[in-house]
Amino acid sequence: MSTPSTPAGRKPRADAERNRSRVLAAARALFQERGDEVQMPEVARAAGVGTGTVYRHFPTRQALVEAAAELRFAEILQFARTDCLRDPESGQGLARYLRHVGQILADDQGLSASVAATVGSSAPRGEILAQLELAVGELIDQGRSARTLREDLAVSDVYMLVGALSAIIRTGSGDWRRFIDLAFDGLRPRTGN
Amino acid sequence: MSTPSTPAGRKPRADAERNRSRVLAAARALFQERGDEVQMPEVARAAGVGTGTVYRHFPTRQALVEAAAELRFAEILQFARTDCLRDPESGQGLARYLRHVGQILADDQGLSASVAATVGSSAPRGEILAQLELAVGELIDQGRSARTLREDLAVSDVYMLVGALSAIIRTGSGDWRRFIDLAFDGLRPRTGN
DNA sequence: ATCGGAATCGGAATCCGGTTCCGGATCGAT
DNA sequence: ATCGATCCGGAACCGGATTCCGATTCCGAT
Repeated sequence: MSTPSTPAGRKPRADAERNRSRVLAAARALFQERGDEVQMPEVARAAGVGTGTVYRHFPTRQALVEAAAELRFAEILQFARTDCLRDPESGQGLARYLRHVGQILADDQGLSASVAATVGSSAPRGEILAQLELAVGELIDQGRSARTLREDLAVSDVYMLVGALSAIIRTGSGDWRRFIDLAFDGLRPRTGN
Repeated sequence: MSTPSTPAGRKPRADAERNRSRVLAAARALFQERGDEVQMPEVARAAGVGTGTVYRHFPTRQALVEAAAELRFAEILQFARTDCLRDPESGQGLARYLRHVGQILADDQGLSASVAATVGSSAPRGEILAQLELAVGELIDQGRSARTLREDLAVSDVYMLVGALSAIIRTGSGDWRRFIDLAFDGLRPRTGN
């Protein structure tokens, strides 16, 4: 999947592996810094390889962007587990999660684009995404138990919100923290319905 | 602004005017049908003109997309006035508005892209956008008076929501009506805090 | 340690789609 | 009907992603 050119079950050559991670590291840094405007030859140069090598490992620009994004998803998963799933009593796990994701998106110019793509597309989700989905499910359950989240909240709802969040952050304008607050409290007056 | 190539205060030639609207009509139809994948030569062909002519009237692809979108904004403004601002008592105007906008976005593949751009960018807003902003402001006031909307809701909040809505619809997946419902009710349980 | 060939590499060439250019056709005031 | 200002069409240009292929490098077998 991630290394689509490896013919079959053959172990990749050592230098190929090395180049792959160099490219990925360079891409990650550049995308974070300048987002979507980064060009393929530029990534190649930064990684110290030719453009052909970049394409050997990532068949398309989009694939490279996604691979770089997956590194971030792994970080987010990590955070969800270590910082949001603790003390289920509070029922604040999902809130912490969304704020953290917002912060990550805001700090990484290139990430929001692929988040939107990932959230929407029905492409076969990778291992990390699947795990993340599980973690979010637990966050929801905790919130329900703690009576801080509505009963009918679903994982897909959170996906939707994250997609929306990334879009808002991408526009640059608007205060994404405000959006999260609105999402929790709703548009109606606080005092009952 | 919309006719940037007209030198100064000189009235455009008749055929030029005709071609302009042909191009716009073709663009509108194609963008609605197939969204962002439509190419400039294709628009030209559909309009029965050369690519040069397209560019004479719309200096850039983006400009054409926006011009096509503005037609839709006008429709939305119309709807806001005739269907949402009626009977302020109900306080349901904003809800009606958002659902209508969602429907329009869902029916027009190309629109959501420019909505995102418009909502975000601080480009000088056109006449229609300004009017729309006013109308939305009134919708908010009505909802506040009717106690169906929170006191601190701002026009910029609604902009943010519309931007989010367009992003969600663009992904194709997910149910945008659900998003609107979530936005109104919030993630917390209905019963009090 | 060396050899042979498969796997990689690098970067020039290709492809694609937006944009620009300019000779020729049209419009419309006189 | 004439003439200059405008406008038209579509070929040429350009930037950036992607493909191709001869040169190079790795690594298992000898």
